[in-house]
Formats: sequence, structure tokens, C-alpha cells
Amino acid sequence: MTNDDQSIGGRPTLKTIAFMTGLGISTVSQALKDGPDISKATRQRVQLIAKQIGYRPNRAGVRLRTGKTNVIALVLNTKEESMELVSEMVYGISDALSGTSYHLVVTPYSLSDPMEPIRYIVETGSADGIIISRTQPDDPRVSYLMDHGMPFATHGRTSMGVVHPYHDFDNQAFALEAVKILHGRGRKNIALLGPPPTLLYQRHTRSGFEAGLRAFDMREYWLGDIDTDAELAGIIARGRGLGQDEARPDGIICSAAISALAIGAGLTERGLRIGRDVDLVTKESSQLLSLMRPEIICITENFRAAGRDLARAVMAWIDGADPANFQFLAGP
Amino acid sequence: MTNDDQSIGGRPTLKTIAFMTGLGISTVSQALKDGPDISKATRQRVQLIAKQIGYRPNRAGVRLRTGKTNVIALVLNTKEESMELVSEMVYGISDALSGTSYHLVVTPYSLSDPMEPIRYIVETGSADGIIISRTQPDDPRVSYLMDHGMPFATHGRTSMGVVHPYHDFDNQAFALEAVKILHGRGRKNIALLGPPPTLLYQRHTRSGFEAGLRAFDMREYWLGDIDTDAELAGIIARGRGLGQDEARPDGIICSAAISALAIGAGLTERGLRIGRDVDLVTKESSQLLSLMRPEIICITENFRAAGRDLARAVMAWIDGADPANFQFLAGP
DNA sequence: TCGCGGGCCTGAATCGTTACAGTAATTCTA
DNA sequence: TAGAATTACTGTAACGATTCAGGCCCGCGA
Repeated sequence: MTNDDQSIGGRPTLKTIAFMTGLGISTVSQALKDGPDISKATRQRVQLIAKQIGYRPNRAGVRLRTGKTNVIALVLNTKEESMELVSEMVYGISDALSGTSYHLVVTPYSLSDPMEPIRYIVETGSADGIIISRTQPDDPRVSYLMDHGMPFATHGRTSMGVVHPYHDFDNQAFALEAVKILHGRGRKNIALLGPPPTLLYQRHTRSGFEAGLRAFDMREYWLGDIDTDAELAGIIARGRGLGQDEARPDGIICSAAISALAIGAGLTERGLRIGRDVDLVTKESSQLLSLMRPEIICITENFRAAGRDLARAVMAWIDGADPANFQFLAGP
Repeated sequence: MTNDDQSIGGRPTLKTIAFMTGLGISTVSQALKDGPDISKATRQRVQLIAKQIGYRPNRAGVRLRTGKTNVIALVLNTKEESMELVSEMVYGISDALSGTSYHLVVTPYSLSDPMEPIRYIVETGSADGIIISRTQPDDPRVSYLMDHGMPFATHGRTSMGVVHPYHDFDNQAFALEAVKILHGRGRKNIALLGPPPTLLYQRHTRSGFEAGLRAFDMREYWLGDIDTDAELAGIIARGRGLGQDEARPDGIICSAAISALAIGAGLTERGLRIGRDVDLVTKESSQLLSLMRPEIICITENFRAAGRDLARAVMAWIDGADPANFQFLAGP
């Protein structure tokens, strides 16, 4: 015999409530989830007691029996993710998860293989849904997750003809808007420091940028083979180089706050004044940049909202909703 | 009868291995953890097969049976935590956790009550250990966790006469060093923008600051009732105010990068040049600040290392190690 | 009055794991 | 060589939850 002594301590279980109400364990279980076979009176009685004693279902028990983990996993890359993204995304997700039974597990990976954490989660069934970032146009993680029937949502879109939830910033609109702003300030010769070509939003950015140039009859200053994922030192050097170039750009559009800072630092070193000699337009996700460097023009990307959308999308998919209904494109 | 058909699909369990080896389930369980009652030959055989088929213990099963969750919880405040801290701490912890059976659950709270998430975790037993930040001199979370026998580690120290693991940046040494640097640059009249007095490291910072002033025969410019937790707008305004003050400081020491930026912005607005009219020394945790404002003098605080230390400390405590052995003070 | 269908509740089986009390077979002791 | 001790392994009972096949009782129709 084990602990039949329900009066003493420990965390309440169904057994505790069963003992208190004089009902059977299975009755209590059903009553708590408003099963139709249980009389209304009993349901209310059970639920009242449960609330009184602060009953909370044991996650391990539920998970073992049903396979439901009540966990959402956020998979991040240790190296390449910006600090704002990590922090804000975590908060956004937690926000959406608060009040639900879900917990947030963060699973970073430093290894070169982005599939590894995904495979681990699927194989060990350690989450009900996954949120991934740095989405690629043809992302093997997406096909893998689809194949294995694991609900997920991506930060950024794919171009694989697969329908899945995503939240994406409208980088095309951003780039177009940025060009427009520069045009409004009389700029003509524009450089673009965009994301690396492995990420789909590079194409969106590029496309918006080019559309803008055409619309306003401006020309591109080609920055060369450099992107926002490059080493900061390299970006600074590039900025320095621009300072010496006769044909230097008079406007620069940048897809990441930190890269804007870096290229700006390089320009400043060479005596170019931002906001006068050159205009700098960038995305930023906190008010930090615009507050501290008002001469840099900022367009806000809200990672917290992204986290919220993604978490809600994954939960909905888990609950059987149509993933097609959870594709968000956030305007600048 | 249920699925006795171990040959088909699904994730391998002890039962699978038992079937394959012809042994009993409990034998397999023991063999996998090198139980002394099992012959060496059998142990090796079982372990070989387990490796071959990629057996991983079911977390829910273990958790239900043993109560061990294999989870470390990181509890953060949504509002007050800096983005670098969140991001870097998460990575540091993950770093320490990788290769172990632990998962990291992040539990932010936006409510005013810092005890709430702590209570939740303890009451529902949803983690084996907890990492908390923004530690106060007399922190109710610490007493609660001690009382309930839940292993934890704090970012920052307490002054409660309770022995527990912590990782703290040596803010006393930082402040002293900062004063020394300012002295080396010929500064005399120093202001301190420190943390709020509710946090213990305010005292450490203050003490190092005052020791430095005494050692180098410098004097303090009293900033008034303002700290690094203040609204940015307020800090900027304070910086602006300094620009108009005849007796203004010629050196400012700041405990947070973002506040340094803010006060710097205020100073700049009033035409004071940082690095010439005033020197600004601050802590920073990423290279971001040096990029934004190279004229600000930076001393690095490494949150990633903090996360690593804290995670290791908690795991060790869970394993029964003496918490007194895991108190880290990181030099500037 | 008999039978039958609801309404309301319960017991048993199960998820994967571990702890513990056995149980054979073998070896050792006297 | 009988009995004790050791070795190597196994069955059972939990941990807490859910599911499902009953079971009992009552009322209603024939």
C-alpha cells in the first residue's frame, strides 16, 4: 500500500480530489474537463474543490499518457541571431504563452547543422510545436517538419510551395519606403547593405530596393559582396572605404541596426557626416538607435509582435487550425 | 493486448531493448545505468544495442517516476532586463546545458510580483533548479527557495547570510578601475550613475567608487536621485542639465551601457564633447557601444560567462554538491 | 410488469520508467 | 554434502493522467 493518507501534504492530484469528493478518479478527471457524462452538479463540485486546493495537472502524467508535452520550442542560432531578436522574441512568445498551459523551451545550436536540434525535438517528441528563425528560401527544416507532422512556424517566409504559418516583416515595403525617404531628401546614389543571399528576405529587400530606384529614377551604388552577416570589422572597413571614394553613395539602406552602426562608424572615421554628407536608413527593433543616433533614419521592426504571432500560430496549428490562416506580413 | 509488435516503428523504449535482447525490462533499465547487479557482458550488450537503435529515455516516464524534471528554469523580468543580458545569458546557459540531459525553460514575468513565477515553479515542481537575476540584498525569492529546498543560483549576490551559488560581476573593482582611468586622464570631478539602491550591486559600485575617489584624491559630483533603471528620457534630460551646470563633472561613470548612451546624448545636445570636455566610462556586454560611440570608455561585463557559471552551479547543486563552492566573482 | 435505453459513475488498462522484493542457479563454507 | 551466500536476472507495484468498456439505477413504453 502507498500513501492513502490524502490529508497530509504534498501536491494535490486527481486522487486527492477523488478522496475529498468521494468520487472515483476517472469521474474527477472527466468532471474537470467538463465531460458530458458527468452531471452538472458533480462537475461544479469537483471544479470548485479543484480550484480551492489549487489543483494543477501533473505535466509528466499528462505527457506520458497523452503524448502532449505542452511545450513550444524556440530554436535559435547562437552565432547569427541579433540580441534584440532573441530577447524580444522570447518575450513575445512568453506573452502569447502566458495563461496557457504551454512552457517555452529555448534550444540554441552553435553547430553548423541547423537540422540537428530539429531532429532531436521531433525524434524525442520533446515539444508540441517549434518556432524557427533565419528561414531560408528552400529550408530543409521546413520539409522535415512537414514530413513528420510537427506543427511549426517560421520567422520569415519560404519559397517552397509549402503552406505553413509564418511571420515576416515586409522587407520589400521597407526597402521601397527607405528609397522613398532618401529620394525625399534629395539623394540619388544609393547603396544597399542587405541580408545574406541565403535568406529569402534578401530577395524581398532587393526587389523593393530596385522597384524604388526605378520609381524615383535613382541609381545604385554597388557595395560589393558584403551583407549584414559579415564581420563588423569588415563592415566598418567598407564604410571607411566609401569615405575615400569619389563616386561615393549619398544614401545607404541597411537591413540591420548593428550593421548600420558599423558602416556609420566607418564613414564617420573618414569625416563623412551622417545626415548631411550621407543619409543612413536602417531597420531597428528597439528605440535604442533612434534615441541615441537621431541622425540615422530608423524604420521599426517589431520582434515582440513577431514572437506573439508565431506562438499563437503554432498553438492554433497544434489545436488543428488551418495553418494557412496564420501567415502574417508586418508592414514597416 | 497492446502493441507487442516491437519490430514496427515508433520510438524505442526499454521494452524494445528488452525484446531485442531477450532480457526483462528492469534488467535493461539497470544495465543502462551500469547497475552493479548486472553482469558486465549484459551491460555492454544492452548499452551497445541502445546506442545502435538510438534509445533515449522518455522524459515524461522518468519525470513521473522519479520526480526529476531535467529542466532548468531561467526567470526573467520582461521590463527591466537588458536585451544583451537576456540573449547572452540564454546562450551561456544553453552552452553549459548542452551535452547534459537538461532543457532550458524561460519564464518571464511582467507582473509586479517577482515571487509569482518562483512559486509556480516550486509548487508545480516544473524544474529541478532555477536561475534568477536582478538579485536584491534581501531577496524574498532566495529565502523562499532555500525554505523549499529548491536549488538555484543568482545573478548578483545577496546580503542575507545565506550561502547559495551566485555569479556576480565585481562592480566594486569596476568602479575603482573606472575612477583610476578617469584619474589617468586628468579628471577630478566625477559623477556616478549607478544601479538602483534596491539591487545589492549598487552598494558595491558605490564602495568602489568612493574608495577610488579617496585613493586618487578626487571629488564626487552628486547626480541626484537618478539611477540606471530610470526612464531614458529622464537620463537624457539629466545629461542635458549637466551641460548647463558651471560646476559640471569632467568624468562620469555609468553602470549600464544604455544609460551611458542616454546621458551622453544629453551632454552632446548641450555641446559637450565626450572624450574631450567630459569622459564617460561604462560597462558594456557587447561590442555594440564601442561601435556607436567609440569615444566612450568601455569595460566589459560578460553575461555569457555568467550564464555558464550559473547553469553549472545549479546543476552541481542538484547533484548534491556544496553550493558554497559555486560563488563566482568576475573581474572587470 | 418486463425490458430497454439513458444518465451517471467506476475500475482496469495503459503510457515509460524505476525501486524493491524475490527467485533461480551457481559457488562457497564448514 | 547440506546449508549459506552470492550472482544475475525478473515481476510487480507504483508515479498521475486518460480512455474505454462496463455497471447500476431509474423512468418510460408496451
